[in-house]
Amino acid sequence: MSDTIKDLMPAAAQTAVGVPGDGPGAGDGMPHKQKTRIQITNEAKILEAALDVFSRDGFRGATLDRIASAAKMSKPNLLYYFSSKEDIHIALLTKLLDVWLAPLRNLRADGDPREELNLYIQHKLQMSRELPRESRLFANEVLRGAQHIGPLLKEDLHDLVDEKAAIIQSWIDAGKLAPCDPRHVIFAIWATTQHYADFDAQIRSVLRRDDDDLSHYADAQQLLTTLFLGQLVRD
Amino acid sequence: MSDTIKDLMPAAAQTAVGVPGDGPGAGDGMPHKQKTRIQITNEAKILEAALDVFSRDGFRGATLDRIASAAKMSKPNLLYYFSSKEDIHIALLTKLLDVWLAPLRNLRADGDPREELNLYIQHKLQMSRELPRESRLFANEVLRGAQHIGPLLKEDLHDLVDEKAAIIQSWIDAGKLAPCDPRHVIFAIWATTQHYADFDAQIRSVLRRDDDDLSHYADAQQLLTTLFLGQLVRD
DNA sequence: TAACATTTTTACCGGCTGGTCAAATATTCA
DNA sequence: TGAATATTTGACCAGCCGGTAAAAATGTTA
Repeated sequence: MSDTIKDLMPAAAQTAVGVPGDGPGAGDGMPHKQKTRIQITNEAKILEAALDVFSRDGFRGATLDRIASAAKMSKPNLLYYFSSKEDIHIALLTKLLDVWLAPLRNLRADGDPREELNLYIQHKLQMSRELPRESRLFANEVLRGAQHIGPLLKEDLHDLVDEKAAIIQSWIDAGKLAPCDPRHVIFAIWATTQHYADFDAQIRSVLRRDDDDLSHYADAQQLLTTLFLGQLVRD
Repeated sequence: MSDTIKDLMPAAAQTAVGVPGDGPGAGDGMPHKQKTRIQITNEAKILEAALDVFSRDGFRGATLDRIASAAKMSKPNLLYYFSSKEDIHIALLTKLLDVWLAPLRNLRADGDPREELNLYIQHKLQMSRELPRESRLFANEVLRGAQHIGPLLKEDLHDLVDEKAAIIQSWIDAGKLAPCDPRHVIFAIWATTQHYADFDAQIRSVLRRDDDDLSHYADAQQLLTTLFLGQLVRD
């Protein structure tokens, strides 16, 4: 397994990305000028700060002042790069959606079902462990009804899940998986893995784990393997 | 199966409850006077309205004005019954925690593991379908680090999970379940079932389901049964 | 360096938010 | 009934919030 989750992310997501419509003078329909050095670094600083604040406080709970202060900028300076709080949020979600869905994109039809599912579960769990802020960012957004990325879910996510569900269906048809709705298999993997990031506070309360203790992820991995690839209840 | 989830909830949770410290004149250390009729009905009205607003907007996104208007009261009148926004939130969470944990409390050591787990999963899924606001209320709270019910999780929830994990462990020791951490089994059931309420927007986007369409819960039920009680991957 | 474009700052604003206060009204009960 | 108590209301406030305007400072380039 790779050391960090970054190693298996799409290359495009590892560099600062420009989101159409952002940048100074945002809102006009002008062709894009080349981005300045300062622009690139400051937008990255803002998005990093916004990830921190939005993932902790949610969209409404987050304030521009806090994002600005986390990015070590003045608020008007921040608004020079993104024209509104909503803009930052949408830019952040859009940028990170690719990262978030990368493990599912890696699911291969020609692989062994057991290996492919195991790899997917491993990657998703690894992302919960290493990118908990991203997980909570999406959890907050979806909990609120996905008001900012609704269209992306209805198109991009829908299509991706349909594509990968077809792969799982082919495994079912080949008798390699029990008959069931493949999309719900994907839901179950999302739920069980992301749970460890999103409900971290609850899990730590139940397990009496300190804030920086990640040792329970090994037990989680084992349970999920048993659950999805083995057989939990024995006859 | 019962028609509604209410049928299997603890009796105590089905009536308006008083939370220590609330009520008019809250904050004093005085012994509690008997509650007025008006008091009982208005506190119930407020908590019902608060459930609506908090579960939709989260703690910080919710406003007293909106809760008051949902409860058809003026804001100062609302603050006559609960001394602060935080008070309402804590009262609501405390009141609903019992309801929320009822299915787990019903897990019996002397039952058949298969039947007991199946019943638990069924009840939890039923609660996601019938009490999605409660699910999202807790999801919002835990996502934010459980700032208002941290102590309850660390004591009550911890103890309950320990107790029920011991039951599951006894099934493992008896060779009826694959060896694994029983607390993570509980986490997996929480995650997969609550996912359908908390990530409703995402699921509807992927499945292209209308807002009032609950038909995918049947597929969910089937998948979860296969997952937890059967065997997903076949050799 | 001078002209120009980009970036940053200071000062500010209107609206909303949680919450207070005191007066007005309704209810209870001796 | 009438006094005591419980409830409701309207007016208000200080602070925070997202966002703006314009000038000052900085960087770029011919």
